[in-house]
Amino acid sequence: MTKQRNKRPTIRDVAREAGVSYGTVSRVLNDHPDVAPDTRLHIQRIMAKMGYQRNLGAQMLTTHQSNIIEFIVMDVYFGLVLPRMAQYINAAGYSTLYSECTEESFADTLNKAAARMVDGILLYAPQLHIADQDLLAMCHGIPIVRRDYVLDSKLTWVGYNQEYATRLVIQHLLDLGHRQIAEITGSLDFINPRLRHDTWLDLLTAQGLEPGPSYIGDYSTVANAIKSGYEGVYAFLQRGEPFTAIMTVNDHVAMGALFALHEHGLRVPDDVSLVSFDDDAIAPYLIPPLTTVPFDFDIQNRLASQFLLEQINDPDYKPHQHVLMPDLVIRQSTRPPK
Amino acid sequence: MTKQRNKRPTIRDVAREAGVSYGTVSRVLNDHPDVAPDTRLHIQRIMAKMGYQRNLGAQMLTTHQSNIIEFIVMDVYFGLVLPRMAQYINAAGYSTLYSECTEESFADTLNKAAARMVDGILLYAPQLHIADQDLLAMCHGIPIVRRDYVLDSKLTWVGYNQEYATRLVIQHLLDLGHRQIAEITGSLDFINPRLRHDTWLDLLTAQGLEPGPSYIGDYSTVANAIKSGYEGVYAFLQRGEPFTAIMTVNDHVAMGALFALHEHGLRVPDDVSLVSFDDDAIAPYLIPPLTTVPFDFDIQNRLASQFLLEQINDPDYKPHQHVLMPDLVIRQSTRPPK
DNA sequence: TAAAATTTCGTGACCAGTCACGAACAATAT
DNA sequence: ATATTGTTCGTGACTGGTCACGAAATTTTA
Repeated sequence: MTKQRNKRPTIRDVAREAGVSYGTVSRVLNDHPDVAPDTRLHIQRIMAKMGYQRNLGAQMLTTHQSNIIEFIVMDVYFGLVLPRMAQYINAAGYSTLYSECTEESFADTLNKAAARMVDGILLYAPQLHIADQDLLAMCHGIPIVRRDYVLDSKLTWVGYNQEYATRLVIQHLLDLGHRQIAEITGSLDFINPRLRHDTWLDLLTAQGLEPGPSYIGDYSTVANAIKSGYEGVYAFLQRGEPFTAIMTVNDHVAMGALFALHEHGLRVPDDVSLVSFDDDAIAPYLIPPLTTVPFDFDIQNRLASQFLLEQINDPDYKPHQHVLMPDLVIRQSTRPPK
Repeated sequence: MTKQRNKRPTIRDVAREAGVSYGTVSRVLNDHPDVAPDTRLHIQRIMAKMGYQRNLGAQMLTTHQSNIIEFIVMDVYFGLVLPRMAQYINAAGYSTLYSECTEESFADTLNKAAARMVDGILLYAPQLHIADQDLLAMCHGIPIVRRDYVLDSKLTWVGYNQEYATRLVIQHLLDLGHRQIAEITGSLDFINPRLRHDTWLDLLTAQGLEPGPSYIGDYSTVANAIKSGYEGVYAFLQRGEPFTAIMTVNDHVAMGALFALHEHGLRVPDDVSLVSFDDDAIAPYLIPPLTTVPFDFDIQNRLASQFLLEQINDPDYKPHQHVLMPDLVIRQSTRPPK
């Protein structure tokens, strides 16, 4: 009784067909030089003819690597970050595993990554505060790169200088003559909101100004971000807190704020100036187009994946931090106060 | 000379430590009933103590499955689709592999999926026209579910009825009194634009109306979508084609159109009515809030992953097509023409 | 022409699990 | 007390690759 399942050909099937030993087939599979050019060609032809595909389970078992890079996202569900990241990973011949986790499930996620023999980890976790050695210990030796601005880490990361970005925004508003500058931001447990909030505070108090009202929302999803912007403005108005300009944590928050201002008959930029961060695709198409600080996600993704690949291939890779400096794109949402 | 690498404990290490055979350990690992309750507990304790994690490569090799579900996206880079999908996949104990591909690389992607012994495939490929048996042949027996409205397929898919959705939109505009209804859509090779375009055409000609101008853009990314809406309106105005209402293929296209109309001093809905599809988070926060047909991505993702899991676990699963019927959400972007 | 060096390839051990088979022992039925 | 049944567990074969070692064949050198 023969097994009639449509089994895939193995390395030994190919060897038999080609009249060589399985070792030789393994060699052509791994581009090992110890094989004569014409036998290599012959075997490659046979493999193509039989539709041979290497069994990745077996390969994992012996080599302890999986040709997978895992992209772990924590506490944030933008989605948009992934597609380009995946392109860079796949272009390098790896597959992309995507995981979301919370602070509690983080250790499990990393354990599973180790069990999967993942070759590298890209981490996007703007809320995660962790000592380098703790993170390394959890990673089981898997190379890791953070796609974040992580001031206190000596591991490899890529991110925009948040203090500098905030300074651009605040200075622009001050130059225009604004003295009551509000902010609508996210949880101060997140790195970026925290850094921007602190910078905002520092710059204004350095000018002898009272920091304008501050609203802490949630920008972990697009829908929440818009809602936070909307509710932030409502909170300011309800509490009667004066402001002539608002700095929002991203463009979608600005969109919500814009809508709320409009509902109250406040015009941007005539009555209120609005500045945000990211320069998402929507920013130039809001009415009025948004003054914002472009954070190029694509560049960050490209650099992060590039550094990770270098780290994977170079056994004595030296971690380094790549700080990007943003510009300010001035559009029509800012103007001197009346 | 002992190997001092920090090797992970194997099933046999656990067995030795627990004083049983490796077969027994394998049994507790797989919840096999043939093991006494107290030995099971004992072994579980040992495993926890040693930090044992099953080697997934070895498991793949013998079981021919990987506990991975692959989400393949083709020709489209929304990104937003993924996060929720991943949650459902992960909640079922699978890892999520994310791949993007084009029509050319599709076969390779599926071959690689087979080599990875992926347990199931979720396919989001609104542009892919392929006969069921061809698709099945490419899948190497891996269960597959499409997250799409694929009229001519008897395989499993989930999607909103596009003709019905279009009818809602057009009927709404007709009821308001519009007679010159334009459309800004995407490539007619895509299933949804094609079906909507045809329905738009049919309904208007059935009313004895001349179909309004049509612009074919590209909504494969958010940025392109907005730009297409913008350029569509410009094209209409430049060519002097009259219209009192526009049906756009999604909310971001509508956003671009809104911006272009505003630039030309045309007010929505006073001068032009605007309707779109999706009800993305931005739709209620545009000015004016957008009348649109909500396509609940979350439901589609949940159903698609649910059907896939059923198909994976049930050997004689019968494929079926799940058609969702949308509503129309009327906001402030539509009004009778002047 | 023989010795040495190089190229090319076969062999076997190994990776860490799974699973069918049957043995040992205890529990129940006759 | 013996036969039968059921529970629990050990054993060995197997999955499909990788890699080090050494043998044969071929080329280069003395």
